Amino acid sequence: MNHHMALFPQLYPDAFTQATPHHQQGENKPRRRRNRKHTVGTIKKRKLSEEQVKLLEQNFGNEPKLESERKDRLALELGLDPRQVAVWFQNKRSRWKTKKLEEEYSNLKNVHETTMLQKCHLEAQVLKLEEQLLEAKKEIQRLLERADSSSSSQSQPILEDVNPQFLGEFRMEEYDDSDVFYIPETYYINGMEWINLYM
DNA sequence: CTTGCACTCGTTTTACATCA
DNA sequence: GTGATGTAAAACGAGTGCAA
Repeated sequence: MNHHMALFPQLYPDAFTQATPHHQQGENKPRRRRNRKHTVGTIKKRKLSEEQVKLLEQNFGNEPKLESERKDRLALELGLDPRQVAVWFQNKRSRWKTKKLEEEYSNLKNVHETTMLQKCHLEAQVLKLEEQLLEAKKEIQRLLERADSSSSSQSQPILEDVNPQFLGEFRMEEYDDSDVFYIPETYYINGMEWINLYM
């Protein structure tokens, strides 16, 4: 086995398969040093075959961790160096994890965007309600003063006098005169406790 | 010693742009 | 429109060092 073969066993599947027993016999494998700027002249292929990848994917789907027994069996079945199988699994786990993280990030981002949108809507609503509340308070004040000054001889408040803003989005025609100010016993809005004082 | 992982590298493949 | 060519980005297999 020449230098290239030792360095890139996957490129020489046949040669490597033949060589495999050596490894299994425990021939000491020096850590392969990276051959960074080595231009690998004639080498054309490096990829695992579709079939190999398919089987690897299948196995990965079953169980992403690889016990050495399974590694050896797979390697034998695929005609690869067990180390290649291990590396494939390692890369697969790593890249799968990255993919999952990206997906998770994207989901969280969407959730965040939706939430922020909701927050904006709610804040706008709060502003609107606060404004309505202010108007309501003013109106009540006005009515109280009026009732006071007319020496309470006229007991009925005159609805036409009510500032329409006070009624806000509530439509007059949906109520008959008698229950315009009706609020059920259980009705409760945070911060609206004051209204009971006037009911 | 072995294994998994993070980080990294070098090569190949893919996607896209530009030009004749 | 089409094929050739260039090229940046993505995919891939693998090396290295560290920790458990």
